[in-house]
Amino acid sequence: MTTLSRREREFAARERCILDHARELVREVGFLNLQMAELARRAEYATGTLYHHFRCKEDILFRLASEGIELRSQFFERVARWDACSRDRMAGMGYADWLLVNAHPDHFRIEQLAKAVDIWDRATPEVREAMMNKGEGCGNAILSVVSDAISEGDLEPGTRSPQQVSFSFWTMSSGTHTVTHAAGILERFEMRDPYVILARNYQVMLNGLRWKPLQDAEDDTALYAFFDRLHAEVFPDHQPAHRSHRDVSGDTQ
Amino acid sequence: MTTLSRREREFAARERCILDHARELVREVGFLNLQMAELARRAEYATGTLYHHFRCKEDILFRLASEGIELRSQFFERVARWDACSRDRMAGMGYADWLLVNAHPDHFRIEQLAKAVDIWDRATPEVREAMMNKGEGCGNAILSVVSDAISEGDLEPGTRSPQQVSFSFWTMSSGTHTVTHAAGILERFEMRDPYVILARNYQVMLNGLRWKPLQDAEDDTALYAFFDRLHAEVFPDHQPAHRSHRDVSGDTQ
DNA sequence: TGGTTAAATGAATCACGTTCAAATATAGAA
DNA sequence: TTCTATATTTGAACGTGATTCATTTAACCA
Repeated sequence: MTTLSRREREFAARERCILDHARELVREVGFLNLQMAELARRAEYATGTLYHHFRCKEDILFRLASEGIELRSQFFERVARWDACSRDRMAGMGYADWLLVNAHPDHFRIEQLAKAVDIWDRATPEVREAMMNKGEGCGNAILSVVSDAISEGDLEPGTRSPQQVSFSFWTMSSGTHTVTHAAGILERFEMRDPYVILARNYQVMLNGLRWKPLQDAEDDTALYAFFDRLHAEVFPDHQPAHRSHRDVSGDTQ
Repeated sequence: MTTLSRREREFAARERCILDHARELVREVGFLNLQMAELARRAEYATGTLYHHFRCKEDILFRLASEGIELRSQFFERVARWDACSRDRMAGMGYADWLLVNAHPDHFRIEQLAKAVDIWDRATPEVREAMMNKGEGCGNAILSVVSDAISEGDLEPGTRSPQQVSFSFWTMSSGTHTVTHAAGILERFEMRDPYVILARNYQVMLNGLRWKPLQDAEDDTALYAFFDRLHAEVFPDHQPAHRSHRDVSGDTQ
C-alpha cells in the first residue's frame, strides 16, 4: 500500500512537472508552437512518457485551462461568500476576473484557444468534461449572488431568469477579455485600463437592472474605494489589480 | 493593357475560387483540419498555386475573416445611417450582429480563431493589417452613433469618452458570441435565444447610461416591434434573425 | 514560328505528433 | 541475495501534412 501510494505520488509529481513546463512553454512560444519533444526534453522525460499522462497534445492545453478555470472558480466563490450586499458581490465578480488576469496573464489565451471549436474537437471528451465541470463552479457562484439579490429584495426578477441575469455579466467579462487580448485593438481604439471600464460597465448594467442600492456609475472615487474594500476584505493575499486612487488621480499630468 | 487586365481578372477569379472552397472546407472540417492539398484538389489547382495567392495557410483564414468583418462593417454602417433616434441606432448594432451570425454562421469561429494569439502570430503582417482595417469600419460606425447621441443631447458624455461607451457595447456583443459558440455552455446553463438576451442587455445598458429616450427593458412586445421596424427599414433584403413576436408568444404551449 | 518571360505544377522536403517494440526498473518469491 | 514476472520508460521509426522549388507549360511578341 505504501509502495502503491509512493508510485502514485511520483506519478502525480511527474504530471505536475510536465504541466508546469508546459505552461512555461505555452507562455514562451504559444500552444501551437509547443513541441512535444521539446516539452519532454525540458521536463527531462522521454516523449513517450508524456503520453502516459496525456492522450494528446490538446489534453495538456485543456488541463492547463482547467487549472485556470478552477482558480477563477475559487475567486468567484470567495466573492460570493463576501459579507457585503448583493450588488457589491456581483460587482466584485468583475474585479475577481481582473485579479485572475493579473495572476495568470496567459490564462485567457489558453482558455480562448481551448474553446475554439477546432481545438475543442481534438481533445479527449473526458478531459473536456473535466474542464466544463470546473467551469460550473463559476456559474454557480454568480447564480448564487443573483438568487440572494432576488430573495433579499435587491433585484426584481421581472421576466428574467437568474441564468439570464448571470449571462449578461458573463458576456461583458468574456467580451472584455477577448477585445483586450486581441492584439492591437486597444491601441487603435485609444483605450486603456479596459478592466476599469469593465467595472464601470458592471455598475451601469446593475443600475440598468435597478439592482439596489443604485449607485452613480460615473463616481470613480466610489469605484476605487470599492476596489480597496473588496481587495482588503476578500483578497488580502493577492497583489491588487488596481492602482490606488491617489496614483490614478495624479495620472493626467 | 487589355492583356494584363485579363490576367488580373483571371488571377482574381482564381483567388475567389480558392477562398470559396476554403470557406466551405473550413465549415466542413474546421481550419486546423483543412489540408492545403485537399483545398487545391477541390479548387482544381496544384498545391503550389495556392502559395502564389497566399503566403501561408493562416493567411487564407485571415482573408476569410476579413470578408466577414467587412460584411459586419457594412451592416453596422447601414444601421448607423438609419433614420431613427440615436438610441434605436445603437440598439440596432446588436441586431446587426445577430443578422451576421445568421447570414454567416461560421464567421464567428473563423474570426475567433484568427484572433487567437497563436494563429495571429503566424499570419503575414500585411494580411493582419488588412483585416484590422476592415474592423475599423465597425468601430467608426458605432462611434458615429455615440457622437450623434451626445451632440443631439440623448446621452450625457459625463466622464466617459465615446470610445469607452462603444467599448461597452462591443464587449457585450463579443462576449455573447464567445459564450454562445463555446460548445455545451448554453445547454448546461439552460439558455436559449442568447441574441434576444443580448438585445435586452443593450436596452439595460442604454438605460444604465441614461441614454434617452429611456425604455422599459422588460417589454418584449416593444423589443420585437423594434426588431420588426429595424428589419423592415434597414435590412429588407435579408432574412430576419428574429421570429415574429406572434410565434414567440405561442412558444410556451 | 521561335525566343523570351511569366505562371503552374506536384514530387520532394521537412517538421512534428504519435506509436510501439525493446530496454530498464521494480516487486515479490525462493 | 538472486531470479522471475510485471510494470514503466524510452526514443527511434512512422505517418501526416505544410511548404518549397526544379521542371514543365503557357502566354506574349517580333
